[in-house]
This record gives sequence, structure tokens and C-alpha cells, in this order.
Amino acid sequence: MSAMPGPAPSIVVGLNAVIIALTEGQPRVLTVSLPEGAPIEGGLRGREGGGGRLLDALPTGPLDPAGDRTLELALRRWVRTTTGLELGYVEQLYTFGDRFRDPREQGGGPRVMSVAYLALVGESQPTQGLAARWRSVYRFFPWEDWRGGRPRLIDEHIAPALGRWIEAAVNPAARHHRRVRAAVGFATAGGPWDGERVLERYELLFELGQVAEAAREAAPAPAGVGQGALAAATGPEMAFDHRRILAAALGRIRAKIRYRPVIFELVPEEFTLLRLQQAVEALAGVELHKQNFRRLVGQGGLVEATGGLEPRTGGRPAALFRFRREVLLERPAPGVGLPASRR
Amino acid sequence: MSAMPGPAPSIVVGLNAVIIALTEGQPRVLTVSLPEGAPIEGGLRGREGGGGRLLDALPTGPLDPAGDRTLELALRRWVRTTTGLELGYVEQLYTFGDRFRDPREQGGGPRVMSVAYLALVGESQPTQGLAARWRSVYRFFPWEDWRGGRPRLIDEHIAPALGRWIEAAVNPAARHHRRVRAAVGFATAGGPWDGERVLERYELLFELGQVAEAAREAAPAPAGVGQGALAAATGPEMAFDHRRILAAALGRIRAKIRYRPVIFELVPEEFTLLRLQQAVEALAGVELHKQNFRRLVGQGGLVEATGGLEPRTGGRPAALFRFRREVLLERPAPGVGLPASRR
DNA sequence: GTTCCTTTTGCTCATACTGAGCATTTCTGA
DNA sequence: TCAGAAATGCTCAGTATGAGCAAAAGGAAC
Repeated sequence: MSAMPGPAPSIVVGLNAVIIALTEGQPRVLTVSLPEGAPIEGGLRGREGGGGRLLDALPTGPLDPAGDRTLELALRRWVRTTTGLELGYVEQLYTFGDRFRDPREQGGGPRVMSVAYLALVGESQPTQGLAARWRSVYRFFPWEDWRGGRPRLIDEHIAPALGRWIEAAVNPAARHHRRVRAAVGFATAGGPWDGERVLERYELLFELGQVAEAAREAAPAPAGVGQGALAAATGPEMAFDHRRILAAALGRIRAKIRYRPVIFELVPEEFTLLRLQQAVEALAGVELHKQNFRRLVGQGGLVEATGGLEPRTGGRPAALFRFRREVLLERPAPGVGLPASRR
Repeated sequence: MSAMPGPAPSIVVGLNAVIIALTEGQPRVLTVSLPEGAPIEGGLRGREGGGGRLLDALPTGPLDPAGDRTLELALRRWVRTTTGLELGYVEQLYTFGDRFRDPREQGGGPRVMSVAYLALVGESQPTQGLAARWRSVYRFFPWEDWRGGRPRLIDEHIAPALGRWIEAAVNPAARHHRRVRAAVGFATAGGPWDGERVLERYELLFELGQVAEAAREAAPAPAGVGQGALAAATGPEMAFDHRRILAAALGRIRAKIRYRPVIFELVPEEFTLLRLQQAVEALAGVELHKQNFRRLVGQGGLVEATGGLEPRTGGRPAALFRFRREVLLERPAPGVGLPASRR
């Protein structure tokens, strides 16, 4: 294909962890700070070396071909040794292998592939160590949090940009295609908001030049907006394509909680129904009808009362519940198939 | 970790295609014949060289690091050039990277990773070329096809093996754990059959030593059953871990048709509702209630009548329908969320 | 202690969706 | 012309869902 100068091209494979926890009612992701321009592979590294700005990045580790028996075991071990975190639920998310996702490939560097994993850890896990920190997921996707109602950002910033983009199509067919993509992704045209299309929306914004990462592709600044203003509007950029990976992870979790009881990985052993509901709301990004949520998980056999009470609720004490594992035997797809949104 | 002799270990990355079509009411997968012991990477190859038996394998191609911009584009191109097939729907399935999935790794060969893709092609696509052939998917998973009722194989062969395996647990806790796995996977204990747990079931059978591939792991033949008898009961083996990959693909499709209109990728532009239903049934592996299926896709806005008629039905002519694309704008997850099974 | 506020919990009710089956229509072939 | 086959139309009970009212059970202020 394209002729590159330099040594024979090669492939490097890394493991990538999207580690999600829930604290203070916010979904959080474990990030590290990476100096701009650092290589994509190689360990959870702190603010070592490098000259550029510091960007948030997902922890990325090398894959030792002579190491663990499976990729998942390798990931678990590598996370344990570098952060001290013991991962609970782990699933493979996606493998990212676009060319030039590590810009050093331009200069003859290897093609860098990342096998990304999604991991959930209980909220009590300590942050321990290094330059790792828990960041709110919605910091990077402010348009995905509808818990306080439809985010202003959408009508004030995104919708106009979508409108300009639609109008700029080269012909009616392309315009129609763009209109459909905008409508499906961002629920313009009165359609429903689909919380699971996180990746689709991020990639659409990228194509529009409305996320800070887009400016890296040598594109001209989009219609009168600087990179700083972009970050202020649609969230800070992350290193490499890590925001894309995080978007894929959020979409995956949102889908998963509906048909697998993964939400229980993120709450303590015993919990009140309100806490459980808030956990679901935090991930789904929408508020739910309290009584119906209670009916759903209770009559659905997902939880059982422990008999205990949580006294300090500010009102009537709340009963404590635990996950009822037997549900796995009874229902094919036990999850919290979201009840009505609250507004 | 483990100390291997020989040169520094390295990693090889390949692309793997599970290409599914629907012909004669059967879901089919494109396979190639591979002499046992051939290397896992490198091209869709025919019956060239090698001395051993011929095994069915999934087409596997190399990844050129300096090639296409994305992995998906690389896959499309490679399939097009080697088979002439123009893929329609394509999605990344999973990345397989267990150690020793290519047995040559034992002798110092590289760790072989495969990024597997799931692709759907219309039924009219020609088989063209080489040693590629369309195989019935259920040839490899006879316990997954419930269209003629609960497969005999389950009660006559699998359930007894599960029973022995449960009893052989080392302690009560392990026994309970095994019992749960068996119940969830194979709907023993009266629970529901979950058509999407294809991979889980295959891996369980593998662990039981009840699929032919298990014998490759230097395990002793399981309680009085030879490898040939195994293949006759639970289907022929495939090369490497390709049957595992195919299992993952079948499970993924079964899940997907419920919430995305992918079934229309496998059916002609115009179709009768019975044909559409049979397509769904073929993939889901269960029979559906005809009138309710009709109601579901019709009132769900998934299809619209073209006005045409299909005369030779053996009875009253059937109306022709087409996929109604506008549904994407109206519903968040349009699919054929399966109506009641027929029996 | 009484009152107000807050939160949990219980319950109702209309509507939509699902599983199941009966009945009618419209063709082909004997 | 009649029997058979398949498509199509329709009903009906049971269940699930969206929405909201109301009682119960605590704490805090007075």
C-alpha cells in the first residue's frame, strides 16, 4: 500500500484497561497523566519525562507474549502489580488498531494495537499510588449526563454545529444521510435518546471537529472555534484515542446493566434500593421513577431483603438488600431493564 | 513467567472472519480446509501441503501493519481479494490471544493473536473459489438447533455427562458451582434455555472433555468415549480454537438480531414475512409463533409492504415486504425481539 | 411532645405488550 | 367443485410498564 520509509513496519500489542468505579454518585474512570507525545505502549506511567502538556490517559500496559495464559489474566495481573487494584468483573471491550493512533507511526514507528478491557471495581477500592486518579466519566462526555434534564450543551452548542454540518453536505443525498445520523445519535428530530450510542456520538462530534482531539489531525479549526473553547464545551481531550475507548466502554456498560446483573459489582454487598437506583442512574445517565425501579428489581427477583435497616436516610429508614444470585437460574437475561425515565 | 527456550518470544497478529450467510433455511459459515498442523496465520489457504487430516477452519489472513487505515477495511479488502465476496455488515467480534492456541507456540513459535470479525452476506452471494465452502453452523453445534424441538443430543448425551461432571466435584461448594453452571448453560433444573449463551455452552463442553478439540490438550480420553464418537455426537472439530470463535459469533448474532435490524442483511431486498421469520428462526435456533411474529415486525414499523405478491407459496399468495429504514429514527433499539417460541 | 419535613414503602389504574389460538381469505391441485 | 395449504385478520386473557396518590416511619424545630 502506502510506501513508508524507514525499517520494516512492525506491530506492537498492548493491553488497555477502562477501570470503572462509582463514588459520590458519579461514575469514575482510573486515569494516568501522560506527557503529550509519549509512546502509547508501556506501563502505567506517571508524570515522568516528556516536555508537552499532561493529558489524561487510560492505563496501558505491554503484553508479554511469554506471560500469562490468557489476555484477561495478563490484564488482571498487570493492574494488580501496578496499581494494587484487584479487579472484579472484567470483559474484553474492543481491539483498537487504526493506523496512526500512535502519532509516532508517522515517523516510522510500529503499528500499535490495543486490546481494551472493561473492568468494574467496588467503590471501596483505594486509589493508591503513582499518578493514577479517578476522573468523572462525564467530565469527558458532558452531553451524556441527562440526570439533571437534557444538557444545555446539546441545544446550545452541539445542535447548531450539527445543523451547519448538515447544511454543508455536498448534495441532497449526503444531506439526508447526515440528517439521519444526527437524528439517530442526538435525538434531534424528536426521536428518543438512546443512551447506549455513546461511541456513535463521540465519533460524530469528532467528524464535526467538535472535540479537541479532532484538531490533532491537522484539520483547520472548525468555524470560528479555538481548541480551548472546544475543550471547555465538549470536555478535555485525552491522549491518543483513549476518549474513543472510554466512549466505547460507557456504551457497553449502559447496554450491559440492562441484561446482566453487573450493577452489583459496583455497589457494596448490602445496599438500600435508593443507592442501587442511584448507581444505575449514574451509569445510565438518566433519572428513574423510584417506585417502578423498586418494583422492577424486587418483583424481578434480583434482590432480597437482608432484614437490616439503614437508619440515617433523612427520612424513614431504608431496608437493606443484597443481590439474589439465584436469579441467574431463573431468568435468561437478568438486569435492570430501565424503568421509565423520571421526566 | 515460564521460561521458554529458543529465540525471544514475539507476537503475530492475524485477522479472522466469521462470514455468515443463510441458504436453504440454514445459517452457514464460510470455511476453508486446513491440513492439521498448519500455521494459524497466513491467508485463506486450500488443501495445499501438510500431511495430517484436513480440518475445517475459519478464513484467517495476515494483518499488514502498513496496509489499510483500519482493521475493518483491511478485513474487507482481504476477503474481497481472496474470495471475491463483498461483505455487507461487518463488526468486530473478539480478540483471541490465549497462549498455545497455535500449538507451534510450544516449540518456540510466536504468540498468535487473532482479531475476529463477524460478517453477514446476502444469500445470493456466490461461493466462488479455492477450497472455501459454506458449512451449516449447526453442523458444529448440534445442540444449538431447537427448531425441531429440544435436541435429543442434550438429554441422551450432554445431560448425563454434566451429571457425571457435577458428581465428580471435589467438595460440596464446587459441586454447587458446577450445578449452577450446568443449569444456567443447558437449562437443566427446569430453567429457560438462553439461546445467546453459545460460547458458554461450548466452553463448558470443552471443560467436560465432550468436544473433539478437548482431546488435543493431552487430556486422557473422557470416561470411555473415543474421539471419533465424540465428533459424531457433538460435532466435528475445527482447526485451532476456531470452533470457539464460531460459537462466539453465533451468540453475538443471536443477541444482535433482537435489538438491531441486522436480519435484513441476510435476506433479499424484498421478502415475504414467512421468509423473514424463517431467517430469524434459523439464527435463533427456535421456531416462532407465526401470527405474533407478523404482528411484531408489522406494528413495530420494521417492514412495509411493497405492494408486490409472491405467488408460489403453496397456498394463498404472500405479500412482499421490505425493510423500513425510517424505523431507525423512531425506536432506540429496533430488532425482532423474539416472540414466543412455538411450542 | 407536637408539628413539619423527608424519605421509604405500599398500592392503584390505565395502557401497552405478549402468548396463544380461532377464524377467514385466497390461492393450487385433484 | 372441493380439499388442502398457506397467508392474513382478529380476539382474549395475562402480564408488564408508566405514572401517580397515599400511608408509614423516622428526624428536626418549636
